[in-house]
Amino acid sequence: MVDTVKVGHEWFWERLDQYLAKSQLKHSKQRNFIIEEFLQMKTHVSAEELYSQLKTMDHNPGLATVYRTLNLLKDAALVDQKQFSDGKSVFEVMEPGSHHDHLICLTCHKVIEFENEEIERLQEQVAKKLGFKLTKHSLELFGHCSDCVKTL
Amino acid sequence: MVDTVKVGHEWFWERLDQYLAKSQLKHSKQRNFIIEEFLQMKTHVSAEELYSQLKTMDHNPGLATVYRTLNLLKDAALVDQKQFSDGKSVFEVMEPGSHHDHLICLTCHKVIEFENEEIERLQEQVAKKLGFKLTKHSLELFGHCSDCVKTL
DNA sequence: TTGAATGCAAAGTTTTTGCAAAAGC
DNA sequence: GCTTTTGCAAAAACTTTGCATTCAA
Repeated sequence: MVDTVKVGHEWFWERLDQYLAKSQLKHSKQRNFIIEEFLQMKTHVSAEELYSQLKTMDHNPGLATVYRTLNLLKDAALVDQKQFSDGKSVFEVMEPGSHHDHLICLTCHKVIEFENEEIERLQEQVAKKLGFKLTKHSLELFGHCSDCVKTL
Repeated sequence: MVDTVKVGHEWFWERLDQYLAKSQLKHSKQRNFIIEEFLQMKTHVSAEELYSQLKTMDHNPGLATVYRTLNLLKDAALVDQKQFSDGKSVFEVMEPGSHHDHLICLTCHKVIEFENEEIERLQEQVAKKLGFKLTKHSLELFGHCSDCVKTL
């Protein structure tokens, strides 16, 4: 059981509990610390960033453990892993029933999330026409944000 | 100068010539062989695949040279590099004025290209609303193709 | 002849794995 | 007590780099 603060992410911990139980896996201190910190950091966190952040705190899990934990969450379908084209991949919480895409500033690397139902609908349409059964998609728009476009 | 077959890709070689001239770079036998083979292979080729293919022929460029050549084409904006989430990245020819997105089968890893102007238009709209000046985008739909969906 | 391209091996990055020790249940 | 998790270091997988040699113009 988890005995630490987890406000706002109850659903996350609940689904994790379910997944661990179903898979006959265990909770652990490190796991919980890593996940707690992950949930509190900005979205789109790389394994390395999460690891560094944890090192500034009392906890010093190995980098391998951070990777293993993130992979566990991925298996549990609780996080999504993305390749924002910069080599290392980032993770983000997958909230049930919600989906968003990303606008990425090529200058300051800021990431803005957006949702557009019309685009989603058209994607389904395209997939259907080509006989695909969609399970997920990934849409990234690259450009320059309003702040950075001035400095060009 | 290039003195080998290059049917259907004249624009590609022309733009390459321009780029090399502008950047004061040179042509070379290896470069030309690599590019020729790249242009004749299926789209979405990884460096490793291209390297293996070349080895089955008379030419044995080093893997590093294949990477260097693909990076050159990327700098020349003649190819696009994509991370299809499977670790290694693939390259594809960027035809001027054309753009397409991808449907990827999670079972057989087949990649199907599609174009949808309506989606492109909506992307522009979203970007504009959020103050972004778009330079490119990447849309991937993941699912199961009509062949594979039967076997599930 | 001079700068660029190549090949090879070594190094770099990001991520995974093996194994003995520690922890969870 | 039996199984999973951890930490560390080693290995993997993909890509880039250094350097001496070869090649292009």
